[in-house]
Amino acid sequence: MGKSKFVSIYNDLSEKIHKQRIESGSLLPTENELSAQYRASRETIRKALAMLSRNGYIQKIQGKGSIVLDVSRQTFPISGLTSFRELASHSKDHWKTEVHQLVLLKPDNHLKMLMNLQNDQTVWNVIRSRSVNGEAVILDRDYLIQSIVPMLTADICERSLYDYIENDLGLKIGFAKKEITVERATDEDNRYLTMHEDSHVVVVRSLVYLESAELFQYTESRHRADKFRFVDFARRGHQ
Amino acid sequence: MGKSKFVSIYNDLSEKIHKQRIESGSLLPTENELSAQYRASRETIRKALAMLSRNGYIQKIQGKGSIVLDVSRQTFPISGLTSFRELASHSKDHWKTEVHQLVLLKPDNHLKMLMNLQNDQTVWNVIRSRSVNGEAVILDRDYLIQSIVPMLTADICERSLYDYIENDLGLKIGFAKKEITVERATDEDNRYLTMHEDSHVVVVRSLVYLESAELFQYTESRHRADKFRFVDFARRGHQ
DNA sequence: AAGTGGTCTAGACCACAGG
DNA sequence: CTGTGGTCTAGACCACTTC
Repeated sequence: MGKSKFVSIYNDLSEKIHKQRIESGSLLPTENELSAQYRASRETIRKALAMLSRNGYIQKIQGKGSIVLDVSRQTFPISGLTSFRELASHSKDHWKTEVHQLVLLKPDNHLKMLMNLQNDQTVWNVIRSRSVNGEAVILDRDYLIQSIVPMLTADICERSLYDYIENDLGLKIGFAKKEITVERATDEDNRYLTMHEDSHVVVVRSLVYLESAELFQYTESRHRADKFRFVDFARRGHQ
Repeated sequence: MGKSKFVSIYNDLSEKIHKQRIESGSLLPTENELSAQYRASRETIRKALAMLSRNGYIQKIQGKGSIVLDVSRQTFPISGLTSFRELASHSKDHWKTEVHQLVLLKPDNHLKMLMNLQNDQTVWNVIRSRSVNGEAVILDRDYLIQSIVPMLTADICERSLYDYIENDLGLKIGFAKKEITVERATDEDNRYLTMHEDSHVVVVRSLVYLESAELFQYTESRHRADKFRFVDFARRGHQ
């Protein structure tokens, strides 16, 4: 069970910062102090601090210390790879998922090329809408390779695809490449989404890979433009 | 001047991957081999590999090795904090910056609150448009705290603000918090941008901080929606 | 069983901030 | 000058993949 030590230290410190048990603007204890507190070597402490820094919790300043940043206004999660289910559970609003389609497909040429598929491979096609307060604002179209995800049911898709894939199938999701653009709403958008006078959607296209570096999913997530908001934390340089 | 050793190793390996001198899909040499090749300890090699992994160059698999990912289609840079100048220099297109306004302001209440300004602080307000092939597609509105950036000229703004701030003023940019939304074009957008039938803009609002964790800039970057594209690489989990 | 990456350690030296 | 974070090292043990 136990994660690594530096992850535990990261979790402990990030929780303290979130709950304001450590004030923003103040300095964290020094690395040597933390090293003593957590009974860990300094390099282990530094791994935890590096993770805090990457995720916008602290700013390290050489010769001075680690300043705690104001993390209170940052909508959870800042960026990264998170399922809709995980997102919704952090929100106060009432979200609902509706499954409109769940079929096995022989991929067309475009999808074949995009996902680098062999001739005999079939894919699951799932179409779902996400509603908040009765308004459908997100339309998700997923394509999953059947040789990796053999069986799917409407129930799984309504609940959480990622939860099923990770916990029931035991697959581990590694990374994704995403692209965000703005496009005019299609007939399909108008059919499944509650469109207002606004005729635009934000389209997030993702190729999702397992930890084995194997591609297993392509997703097109279409958001009603007026409901779309993306929050990011970025550091200068390539670290 | 030399950077740290692990950054050199990172630069060397990432360049080799970019130039396809290491084939995508193949395995990197093992950490022990790299350790010998670069005459570095294994932990140092691992810092370089962790950076490659974060930036989407490789996927590490325990017990197996580090797989080189296909990085060829990823528009430079994937995400992060990069100035327009740096972006444009990586592109084949012909970009041009035009400065429309450069004034010192007493901030209004909204800006005061947003930037956490004292009563007597003044800010530079810069309005610039970015054109590609004769079409103005980006409108940037910057607000910079004058106590940090004492003097600005149209020439500097036309060239590169970040270049001036980092190289001439010697300030170091640390991180930024960003928010992306889609909005209807304003009169100002219509005045400065070459708007087509499409009446929407993607608005990227950023608060930019120095390495000292001091806020020094607020920017509103307004992109013609049909020209906006954001590419991202995301890993699962908080590492 | 052998080889891979994942973690942790104790110690060393350097670069920078502040008194 | 002291104390801070930044880097590097050599060695140890563990977890996982592969044969």
